[in-house]
Amino acid sequence: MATRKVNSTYTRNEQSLFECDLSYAINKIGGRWKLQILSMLENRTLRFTALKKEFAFMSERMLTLQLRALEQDGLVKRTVYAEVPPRVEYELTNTAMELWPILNQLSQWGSKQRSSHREL
Amino acid sequence: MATRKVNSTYTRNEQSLFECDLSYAINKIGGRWKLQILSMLENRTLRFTALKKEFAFMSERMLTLQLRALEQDGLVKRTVYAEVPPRVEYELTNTAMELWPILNQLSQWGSKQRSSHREL
DNA sequence: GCCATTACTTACAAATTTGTATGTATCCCA
DNA sequence: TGGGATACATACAAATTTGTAAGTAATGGC
Repeated sequence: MATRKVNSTYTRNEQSLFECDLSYAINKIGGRWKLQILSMLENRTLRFTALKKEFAFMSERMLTLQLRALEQDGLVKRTVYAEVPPRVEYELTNTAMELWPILNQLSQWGSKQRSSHREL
Repeated sequence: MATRKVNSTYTRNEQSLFECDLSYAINKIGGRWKLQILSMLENRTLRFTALKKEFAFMSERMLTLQLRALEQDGLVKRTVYAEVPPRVEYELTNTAMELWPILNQLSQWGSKQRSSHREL
């Protein structure tokens, strides 16, 4: 989530990953809190403070980083209002909304898998 | 991928994640090489050495760890033949196969998203 | 007895991600 | 003049993940 060395084996390996559309997709939504954030923004626009309140368990830093990543990836739209104190609003893009039907299926798979595969 | 401290904030936070079926699902397939491995095993059974050859870029250690995780999660079936030298074969479980239609959609989303959102 | 093969395991280091705490800029209000 | 609110940014440490290199057990063949 921070800047990376450019030539480590780790990074080089990741290059090949990006050649696969599936891995590409998973990477966009696989961040630690990204799904939570996307869920929270479903059907509404929230400002930074509101998100912060909802996600009290998440550090402010992580919230910022994840939001930035989602913005970069075109899943979240960020709007800054030139006021004081500042106001910044976040909402989903169409691209992100297209994910829902797919994620719902994945969620159902998860639920089914979970109940049939208790690991306790 | 190794043993974890049990009471760090990081781990505590993760607990809440597991309460969500979607995050649960993403976690099962989100490992660094898991999708590659699952893809490789689609419609065939391979032994360890074969996988190792296919994934020359992946360290043997990681291959083992990812396979173990997939096995734990009920996505891959591991069969050991009591021979010498040993023979171990890996194949997908039904649960894993049920993922394909979903992953295909995700892949398509990725592809579309990618072409419309060039980051170079 | 010695070597090769297979499927790992282990120890340790390097890279990356996340958490914690503190700081910043702006302007309004008392 | 001194807060207070908002949306971050930054420094540093802790946790986690991944990579690298070397070792292991069993047995058949030379």
